[in-house]
Amino acid sequence: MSLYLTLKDEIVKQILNGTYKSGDVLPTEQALCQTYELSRVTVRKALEEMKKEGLVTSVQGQGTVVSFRKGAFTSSLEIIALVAAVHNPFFASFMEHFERVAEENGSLVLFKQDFQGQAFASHELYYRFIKKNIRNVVLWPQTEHIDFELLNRLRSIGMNLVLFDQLFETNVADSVGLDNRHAVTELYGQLRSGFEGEIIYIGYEGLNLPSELQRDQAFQEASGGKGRRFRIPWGGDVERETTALLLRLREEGVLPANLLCCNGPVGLAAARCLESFGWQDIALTVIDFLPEMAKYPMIVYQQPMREMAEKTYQRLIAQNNQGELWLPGRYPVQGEVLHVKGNGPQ
Amino acid sequence: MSLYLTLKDEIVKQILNGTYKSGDVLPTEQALCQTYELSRVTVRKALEEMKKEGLVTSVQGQGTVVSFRKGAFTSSLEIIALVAAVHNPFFASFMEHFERVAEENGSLVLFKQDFQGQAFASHELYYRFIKKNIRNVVLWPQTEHIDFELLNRLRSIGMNLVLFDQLFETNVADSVGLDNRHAVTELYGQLRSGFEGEIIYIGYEGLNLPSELQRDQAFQEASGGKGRRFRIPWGGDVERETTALLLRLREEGVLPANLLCCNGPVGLAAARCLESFGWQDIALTVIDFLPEMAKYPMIVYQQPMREMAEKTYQRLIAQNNQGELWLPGRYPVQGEVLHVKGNGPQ
DNA sequence: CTAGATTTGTCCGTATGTATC
DNA sequence: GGATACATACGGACAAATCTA
Repeated sequence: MSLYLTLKDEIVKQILNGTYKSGDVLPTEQALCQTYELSRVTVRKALEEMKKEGLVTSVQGQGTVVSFRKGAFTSSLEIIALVAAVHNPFFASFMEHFERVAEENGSLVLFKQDFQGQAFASHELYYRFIKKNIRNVVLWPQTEHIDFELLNRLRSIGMNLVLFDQLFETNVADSVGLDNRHAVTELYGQLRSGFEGEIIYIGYEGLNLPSELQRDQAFQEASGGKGRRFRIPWGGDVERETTALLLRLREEGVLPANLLCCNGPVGLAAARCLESFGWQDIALTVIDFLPEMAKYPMIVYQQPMREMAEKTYQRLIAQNNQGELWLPGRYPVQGEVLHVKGNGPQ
Repeated sequence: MSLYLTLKDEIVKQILNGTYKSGDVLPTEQALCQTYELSRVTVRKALEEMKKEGLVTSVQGQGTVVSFRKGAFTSSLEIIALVAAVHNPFFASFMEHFERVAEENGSLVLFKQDFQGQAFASHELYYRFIKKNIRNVVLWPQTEHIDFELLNRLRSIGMNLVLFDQLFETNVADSVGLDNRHAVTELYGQLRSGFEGEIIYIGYEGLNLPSELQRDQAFQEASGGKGRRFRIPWGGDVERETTALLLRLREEGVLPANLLCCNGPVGLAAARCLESFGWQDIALTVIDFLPEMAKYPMIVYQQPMREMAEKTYQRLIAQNNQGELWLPGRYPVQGEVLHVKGNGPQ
């Protein structure tokens, strides 16, 4: 490898591992010449490459500083990296649509399998992206423990980020996700207008993701603060926990009451429960549609996958075009109410 | 201006005016040094700028050649130039939507007023675009006399082009326009199912634009080759010519018959004619909606401006992302049938 | 296939201009 | 004004790739 590329790699490495932080002034060209025993031409060539890639900026009379960008990075949408649990059925559906949208527009989508958020939090992964000049990343955050500092560092050296599925209040990325207020309000309206009896919400305990909090809160608002909410622990066996909760509620006399389930797995577990115990006095509504749901009668709020994919792609376009003028935003999309008849288990 | 930028401008100028054509080998760095009496560093810096912009490519041991690209150019969508007759009401409507779509995604849209196609054919205009590194151009061709050679030369040095409103069979640009077959078929169906009597087509004489040809042909197909077609001369006073034609057809006994008008101005002229002569035995259908049409009863096929704008923008995205892999295409969009009641002239 | 000529790629030392502090 | 640091420019040298005789 040529001298100037070796030097460039050395400096990029130091920027990425924090030796030179965002906003720091690099050693002067003269100093770099002495440190690495290179001529000024070579040092300048290395710096020029980095300037071209937006990693540093130089001002005459002042020095060369590591880029510190609040805004987005003007790059190319040729390659987009998608970091997510690829085998999750919900994400698989999104992935399919997103890939179609991206490829219609000539973008190549690369996936990085994210097993339990390990890739999501991996410094190394993003460092490789930067080195390969991959500047567009779509993330699917499934945990509340997100290293926003890392994301912020990535943004500041020129990575465009879109968070998908959760509407975070953050200044490092655009987020595209379901309009949870709309979803809950629609389902609550369906239950209120079509069925008799109390409406209760079933959610997660100990899950602080925005979508769960927003749904919980929307339910409170829809019910005028009077609706009762019950929770199953996050991280356990959803099927078992849901069944246990419903049996307890039946014993305590809370049931029969109509159910509004916070997501697909909980809703599906509830549907199986109602089916097997023959509780036909309970109406079931769920946010998210899963294929297995076709067997059970319920009302589902279906996420508009194609629209979410388009909006996600559009946010990357916008970040690439707006550059420093970009401001982070939350982009909710609205789905549709689906009445599933239920053709019974096979 | 610095020496290397002056040299660069000089060479770019020669590429654009055809001194060096696409695929030609530039003089060697040594030769340029002698010709312009500059050091090799300076010459190389100028060439490097041009390489960065994709105007030339160089191979060691071989020389520096002027780029010859069949495909699109991978640039940035930060700036898009729109060359069109800005004050035309039809285009103004498109412009409004396009600007909205583009700015939602952070692109800046610049307009270049095109008076009777003069700007459209101006070498100078595009030269300036290239110099300012504006690589995305949307064109509204209103004449059949298009210098596709010029457009091809622009494409080959890295200009992305989208033709709007006409679906050309060309390999230099994507084209986005109305699905004329659908428009004519829909209107023909409306007349056949809702009204008695013959259906005749009114188009232009001597206008070889694709949209006119496609509409004429679609009418032939819809009518099974039996439908009579009449024409007014292109370029004259539409109002007067249309009135004259309709009066002649009445005299000759062709009218009463139901009308399918090729575009907005003709349709509007026909509507006024029917109104003033009180010919209520004639049903009127038109492709394109103009605001003044609200006064007259007619059936209009309305162009989907928002969708056209989105598709046009999407084609630019695709060209920028697909780069050399891009292949030109025709992208038709379908509109909707509008039943205008007509509230009478004020 | 080889040898030599050509052309770009990389690198060095040096000098002057210009913006910033 | 002076010191500092980047921007531009010059001349020279060798390496690597390519073409040609």
